[in-house]
Amino acid sequence: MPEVDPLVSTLELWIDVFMRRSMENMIHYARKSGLSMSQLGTLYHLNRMGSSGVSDIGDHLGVTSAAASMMLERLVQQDLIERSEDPRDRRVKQVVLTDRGRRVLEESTRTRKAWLNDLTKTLSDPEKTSITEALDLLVERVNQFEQPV
Amino acid sequence: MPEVDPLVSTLELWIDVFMRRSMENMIHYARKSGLSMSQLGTLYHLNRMGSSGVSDIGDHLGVTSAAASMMLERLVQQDLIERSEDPRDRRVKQVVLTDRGRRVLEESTRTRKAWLNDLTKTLSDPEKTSITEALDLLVERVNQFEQPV
DNA sequence: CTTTATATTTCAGCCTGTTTAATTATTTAG
DNA sequence: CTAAATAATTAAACAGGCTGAAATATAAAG
Repeated sequence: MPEVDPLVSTLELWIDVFMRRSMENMIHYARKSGLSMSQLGTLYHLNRMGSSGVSDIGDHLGVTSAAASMMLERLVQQDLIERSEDPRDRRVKQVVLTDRGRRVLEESTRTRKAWLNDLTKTLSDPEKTSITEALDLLVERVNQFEQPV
Repeated sequence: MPEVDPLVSTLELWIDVFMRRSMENMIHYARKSGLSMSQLGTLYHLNRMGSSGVSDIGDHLGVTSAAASMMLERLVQQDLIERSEDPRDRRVKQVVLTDRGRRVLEESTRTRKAWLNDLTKTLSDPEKTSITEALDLLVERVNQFEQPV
């Protein structure tokens, strides 16, 4: 049995707490806004990536490009994304968020942000400082870790 | 415009990073295991709550109890949950995870845990200590915050 | 006891998301 | 130039998830 770092246990605990909230938040928001999880996931993906091709989006979600194409069509009809020809390879469609798409994404995280704000108010200034430093370090490491360049 | 606490910004950044991973993880695992997000969400909910009635689960997901009932039926058929009569009110069915359900849940977080383990290895001992302390504090506050007794 | 309320299930009908296979347009290899 | 590969779309078929309405069983109120 490998030794488990106490930090791993702590991270898991934090993630369990946060994960449940995120998941509830997402399921509720998806239902309220009439978006499927695939659609919401696509909006998140586009927000991070800037633009993406149809097949890439399908691969990312683990579905066929046919499924991705139809799902994206519904997002286009709702004016949440735009498709345009990639000038460098005209077979490819570049998919990007519209302003409306960005607004919907922002709205989907509003509840969570309000919760974070309330949570923050229960902490003293020294506590806030040490947590901020710790998390900043963690985020920095995650980013290095994910983009080894 | 209200001032934003730096900790809130940090938390949001951390959550954006983590959220994307969790969401991808969940969507992929759901697809791989043939579970819907509602079903996966229900397993998480039961894992946290111990047991729950059919209507409670529906409320939690924002669907009718008819929908919840049918969705739970599929989980029963897969031997992931059990339904039994509540002795205190025989109209109510108590829904609980089976051992198999617990195993499936655990499996669904395995990838994420492996990632956390790798991430942790990139940190020095003093860094780990300060992050552990910071997150422990945060988790403790979240729990207080959520269960005002 | 009778009436009303609650918890769950079942059914019909609808819509979405998915797959596979076929189609079109474009690029790449030879 | 031609043949093969790639990207996206469309069509047909099917399963899943949802709602609203009706049915059943139990509990609570009068």
